[in-house]
Amino acid sequence: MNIIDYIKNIPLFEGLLPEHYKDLTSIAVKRVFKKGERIFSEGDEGNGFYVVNSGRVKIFKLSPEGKEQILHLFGPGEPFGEVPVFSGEDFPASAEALEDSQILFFPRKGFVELIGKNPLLALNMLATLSRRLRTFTVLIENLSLKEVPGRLAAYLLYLSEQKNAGNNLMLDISKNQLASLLGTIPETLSRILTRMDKEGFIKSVGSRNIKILDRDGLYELVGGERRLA
Amino acid sequence: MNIIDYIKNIPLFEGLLPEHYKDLTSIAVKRVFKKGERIFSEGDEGNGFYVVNSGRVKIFKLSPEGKEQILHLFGPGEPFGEVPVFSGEDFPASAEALEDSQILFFPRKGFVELIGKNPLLALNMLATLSRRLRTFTVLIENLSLKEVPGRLAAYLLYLSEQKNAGNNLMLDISKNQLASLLGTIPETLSRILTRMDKEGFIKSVGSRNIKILDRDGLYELVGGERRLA
DNA sequence: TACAGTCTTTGACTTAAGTCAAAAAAGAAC
DNA sequence: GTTCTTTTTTGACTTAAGTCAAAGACTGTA
Repeated sequence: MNIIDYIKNIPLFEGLLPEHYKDLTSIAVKRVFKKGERIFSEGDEGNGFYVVNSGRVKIFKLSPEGKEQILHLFGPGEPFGEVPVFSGEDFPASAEALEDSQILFFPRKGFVELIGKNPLLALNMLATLSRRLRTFTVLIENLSLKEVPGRLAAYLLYLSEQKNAGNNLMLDISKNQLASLLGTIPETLSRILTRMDKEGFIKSVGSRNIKILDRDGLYELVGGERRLA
Repeated sequence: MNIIDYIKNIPLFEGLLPEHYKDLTSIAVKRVFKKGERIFSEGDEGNGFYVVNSGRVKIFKLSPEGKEQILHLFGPGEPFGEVPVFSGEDFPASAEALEDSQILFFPRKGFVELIGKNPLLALNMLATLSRRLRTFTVLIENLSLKEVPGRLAAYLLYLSEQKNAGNNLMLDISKNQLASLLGTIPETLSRILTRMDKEGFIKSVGSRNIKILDRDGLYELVGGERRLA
């Protein structure tokens, strides 16, 4: 597949004219990362941003003791690493490929020029950053104002809606990674899944599948109206 | 003071041409809020954003149980409430005046048109949102990966640098509000200040002033190399 | 100055979630 | 299939931080 075909399918670039697709194609660089490979690290100079073509990428922070907090998970069509492009500073977090991934890299200079010439591209990027601020707001709320059972319930409901999966969910990341996404550790996550199962909210099936038994109950856990026994 | 004079001093609008200042002036609306007054609430429809002229504003989330997490504190010249302008959804958090404040309101429609005509304004706004993403990244890291003493130490060092205050700090918010900013509660904050004092990191002077005695020690608390006894 | 109301601190107690260690289960490699 | 490695779960224990209650210190206003 050609670079231009990928670019045409990236929501960030929706609505642009053919000539702009050509411009973008001329500055984009295709890169390949193996599963587990580091794409950039917190503190690195950022002279461009990325878009996932295929595969998946996590954005995360590490504590000095090695605990990880996942900030985002990105899949095909999603851009990441934009912050330094516009703020002119280093990457505030690190990025790693969760699977073998193909990534497009857009160098800062060329991209900023394109934005200057192309208000729609600017507005698309503003929308992207705004949505990202919104998801961070939710993450902060979860970490600060909700307990782990509430965060987990919210994630399960999100999965169910986002993937249109009804009540039979298949986790798309390992439980270790899920713990890191929820701001906790695998042991705690495991215990809470067990409790949710025992109390009839869900049924764990194997290690990757979960069946929602009491959707309303999960909502109440999210909202704080109910807690695990 | 005239609206145009305020507008000229807003960093977000730096570098614009005189005609653009006029455009901005023509769409801006001056509003006044008393201390404690709500400016907007989470879930409200956002049909414009704000800039602080004078006074101070907090952006925050509330839990069902009434615990508050402050996301931002904004003072003169700083914009807030931009997210719905570009993402087209509701406000993800609430805003309240911490003091009697004068605020400029920029309606969405007019502003988006200006951005379309004016790439520099777009780039300025992109820089603003990017910086905000960066500060959220730090907040998430603090909440998830640091304990309260580390967060407090980071805040004290930040205050000292940001205000060029040397070792004699004056808190610019109440300790209740500081607790909410750090993602904890007043009792916990109070206890940790006491311990930092007893262990020689700081000296509390009255209820609003703090003297830094061991700057390196505070850095070590932030970095996790040291902990309170 | 005195009063009301808020802010801050302290004490006693509870609890959610983390640590450490080990077993069990699931996947990957040979 | 068997072995090795990684992931997940379970148990026993620790701990940071929260809750509840009350006292003290401030602040602003009458």
